[in-house]
Amino acid sequence: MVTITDIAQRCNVSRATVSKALNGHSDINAETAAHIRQVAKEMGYLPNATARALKLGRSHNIGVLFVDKTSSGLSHEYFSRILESVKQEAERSGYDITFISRDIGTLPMDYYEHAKYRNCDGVIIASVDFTDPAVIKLVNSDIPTVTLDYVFDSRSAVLSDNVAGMAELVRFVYGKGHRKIAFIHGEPTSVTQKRLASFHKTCAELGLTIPEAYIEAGTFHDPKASGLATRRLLALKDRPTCILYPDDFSFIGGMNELERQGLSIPKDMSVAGYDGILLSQVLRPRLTTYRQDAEAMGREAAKQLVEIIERPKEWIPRQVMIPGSLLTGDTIRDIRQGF
Amino acid sequence: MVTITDIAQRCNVSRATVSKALNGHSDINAETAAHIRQVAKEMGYLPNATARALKLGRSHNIGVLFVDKTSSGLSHEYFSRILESVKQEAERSGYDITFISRDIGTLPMDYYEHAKYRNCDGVIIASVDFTDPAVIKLVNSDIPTVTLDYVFDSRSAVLSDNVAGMAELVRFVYGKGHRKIAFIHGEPTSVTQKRLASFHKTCAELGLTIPEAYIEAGTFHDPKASGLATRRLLALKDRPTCILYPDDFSFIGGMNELERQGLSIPKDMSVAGYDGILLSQVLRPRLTTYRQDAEAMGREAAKQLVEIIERPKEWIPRQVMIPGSLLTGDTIRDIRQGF
DNA sequence: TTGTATGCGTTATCAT
DNA sequence: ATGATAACGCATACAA
Repeated sequence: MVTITDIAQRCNVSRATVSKALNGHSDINAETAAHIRQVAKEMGYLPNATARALKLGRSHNIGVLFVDKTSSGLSHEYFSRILESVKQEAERSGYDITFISRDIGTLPMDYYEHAKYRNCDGVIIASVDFTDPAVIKLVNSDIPTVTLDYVFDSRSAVLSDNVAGMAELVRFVYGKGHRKIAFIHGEPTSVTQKRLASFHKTCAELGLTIPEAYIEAGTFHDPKASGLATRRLLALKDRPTCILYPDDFSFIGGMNELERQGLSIPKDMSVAGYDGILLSQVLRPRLTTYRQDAEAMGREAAKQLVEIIERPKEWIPRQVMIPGSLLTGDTIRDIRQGF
Repeated sequence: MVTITDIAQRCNVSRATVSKALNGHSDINAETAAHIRQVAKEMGYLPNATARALKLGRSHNIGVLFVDKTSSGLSHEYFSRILESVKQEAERSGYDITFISRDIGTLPMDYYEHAKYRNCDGVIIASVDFTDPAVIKLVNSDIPTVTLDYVFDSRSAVLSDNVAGMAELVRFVYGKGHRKIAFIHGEPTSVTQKRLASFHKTCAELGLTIPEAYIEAGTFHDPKASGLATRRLLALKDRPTCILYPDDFSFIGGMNELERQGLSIPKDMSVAGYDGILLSQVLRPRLTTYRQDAEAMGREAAKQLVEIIERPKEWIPRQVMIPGSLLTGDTIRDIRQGF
């Protein structure tokens, strides 16, 4: 491995000079600097990130906390897209990505300790139980953090605009003539809370009264729960004409149940998902859904974090709202009169 | 941040003594050691991975190379499962995971340089173009590597048993009475080559002659390509009774095409996928498929790599074959006489 | 059993 | 414009 010392010897200068030349300091003769850089290149010099990190107290390494509880971790396309996007943006800024978790090797550690141990300059947090004391400890620590889809006081967050998304979805469905709209929501998280509130608010604005029975509790990413909820909805005396699912994947359970009862989509029942994952757009009929812009979320989260790391003085905690987009699909039947 | 020096001062011993005590060296008085450990705990001491890495030349950090070319990167459940599993096993052994890529920040780097720059102790390589010179350079370097689903000479690899998987699938289909079996394969990779060869070999063993037209070129993870291939197969004068798809996800395209032509699964056409992703098991009818044991693959890859890193002397390159399991599902109709 | 000294590769400070 | 030196936190060879 070729180090700064090797280059210094070859060039007959000191290590300090080489370091300065390589880092583009101004107090170095232009020619000397050029020569040093030339030699460094020839010798195949690579800076040693570890030594640099030790010296500077900055690792240029960002931790990511993505917990795979049940199955909503990386196996969820929404999160894998966010991760990929975080990675790309971080790399653009010269940061690498390291996973943070509990217990590394034999040492029992919490998230904060792990991040500290690895000298992470910051951590991006997504898809976790935000009420976990270990998560809260990390967020309230000296390590910069950016959370996704959850807000902590005085911390930056990137949020998918669930309120707007749900509103747009409901208005689209309403526009197609639907008045009896059912909603199967996910487990009680802040995301669910927002979507549910937006659902109610938008319905109210449109003058719709939604019966209690049209609101069903399901689970994210869980087709089985959606299937059961669908069954309950179909058993109602006054059936809805449209069902909104917690997300695209869990909709599969509803799809199966409708099929089982001989109901066709959208002829006999209109449906919509949420997320806009690849699957939703390869199904036929194409699923009506609201696409969350995971790429933008990951990118923005990484940008925010890098800003906190590199300009801590001028930084102000900020919540960035990322809009998505309605994918109209073909699963909402137009039931307006005269159509 | 509390360092070894802080502890030394508090305990009135030297840094060396603290270091030894913390690392459980035998040449330290048991009581002193206990006391030092006690104080370290009280002070909330955490070892500094960076300093340790610099000193020891070992980072306890494993690089992973998962390229998201087209869409078969992390968005593919097979790979996200492998990644999660690699992560878990690596952590059990005290290693963290860092993503490796080209071009970090402004520095143009290839994979090898990136891994070197970050002092990765080893790299796990999956889901890339293994003919990429940059990948080959990395594999042939001084950095230990383990590849997934591809073998390099004198290097360790973990392989999904595609030969056995395809054979089992074909034999199952054959057992249900099918003689006209079509196979839509993925793009030409070593995985495709193995599955295709195993398909032909197994058919031959079973005395089946498969017409050229039953072999269709598709694309992994691409429903559209599968849809088109399905259409071509359905247009044949002598239609197959069963179609094998490149993978579960791309099967969706075939499913749509069959539906479009008013054909029902498995009444009018039997089908099978490959992978055994979650989706395949929530569809109704449940998809017949071969589940690749991604968890075992990731685990084994991490184990192999750690072994190379920690016992370089006694290490011998090894190809580990990971068996999967047939998920019989409900998409293969039994067409035997008398059934 | 404990301590001293040194170095891993880098950068920053302060002389020269 | 360049160089000598120290320091980041840790572990180890060697001295005491």
